[in-house]
Amino acid sequence: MRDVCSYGYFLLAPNVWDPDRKTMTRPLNLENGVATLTIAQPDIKKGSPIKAVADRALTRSEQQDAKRQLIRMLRLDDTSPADFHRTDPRWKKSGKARLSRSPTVFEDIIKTVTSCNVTWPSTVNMNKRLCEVVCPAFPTPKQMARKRPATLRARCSVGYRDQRMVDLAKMAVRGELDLDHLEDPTVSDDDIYETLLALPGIGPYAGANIMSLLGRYSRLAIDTETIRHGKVVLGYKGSDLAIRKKLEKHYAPFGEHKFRSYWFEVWDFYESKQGPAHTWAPRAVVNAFTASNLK
DNA sequence: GGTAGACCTGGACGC
DNA sequence: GCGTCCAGGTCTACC
Repeated sequence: MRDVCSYGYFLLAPNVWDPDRKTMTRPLNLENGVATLTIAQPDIKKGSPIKAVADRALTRSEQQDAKRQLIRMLRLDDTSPADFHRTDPRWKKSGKARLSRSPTVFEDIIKTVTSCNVTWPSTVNMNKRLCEVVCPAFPTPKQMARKRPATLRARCSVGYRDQRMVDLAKMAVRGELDLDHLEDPTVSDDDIYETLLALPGIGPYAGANIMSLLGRYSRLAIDTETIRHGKVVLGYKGSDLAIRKKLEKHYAPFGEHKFRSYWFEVWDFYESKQGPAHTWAPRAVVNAFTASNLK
């Protein structure tokens, strides 16, 4: 379950992490409505099975769909950790390689939009309100496409992102935003990045961040947090532009895995401040992860 | 291609 | 309690 707590989105609604029980509770959109699953790993030994219990009976097809969504969330189908550890052996002993993510690409895209140009507490609030106002298992493209931008702004505190979110949802519903294309492993990184940058609300940072959640780690998602990491942890000095260049050079040797090498350095820093991520109580850390609080 | 300013929210701070 | 300032990426207009 350590890998559940490997990326900040595990702290965002509708995910609920219980640090005492070491369980993740997560509502999912399924064929016959929302079902809430509690995910746990009863035996903490490496490689032991993960168990999920639903709060209602699931049909066979719902069970299969829930399993598919959980596999995506926990990256249980990721076959690249060994290659990552060969490229960056620093993480081999701990086994760190997987970044948790959302059950759907659409949710990862919207969550990334809610993380842009705001401090972390606002991101937490936007996701909480989207689940309260639109759908408890996180809005689907259809549900969000039906909302008026003004409703999202007034009731979910998404600000100027309102129109962009509704536009993204409408594009997904109409097929102009092809979510399957984004998950197609035969498509090149450059193609995916170009596709993402053409979307409303997605710039260089958001595009690279979404790519990492798609399992494509060849680009750094550089934001103020990355600059802070360069200054505080790597000891770089100079202008932000100079630090960006040093960061790109620093992570270049990790090639296809550079985002993961960067991310686990950042995550180590967070854990040095707050303790292991699986011990974090969501309410207690809500104000902790903002660059200005980590200087 | 590079840059300035607008876009919003919520927290911090001063009064 | 109110007003002001600031942090945070994307987008557009302009040079």
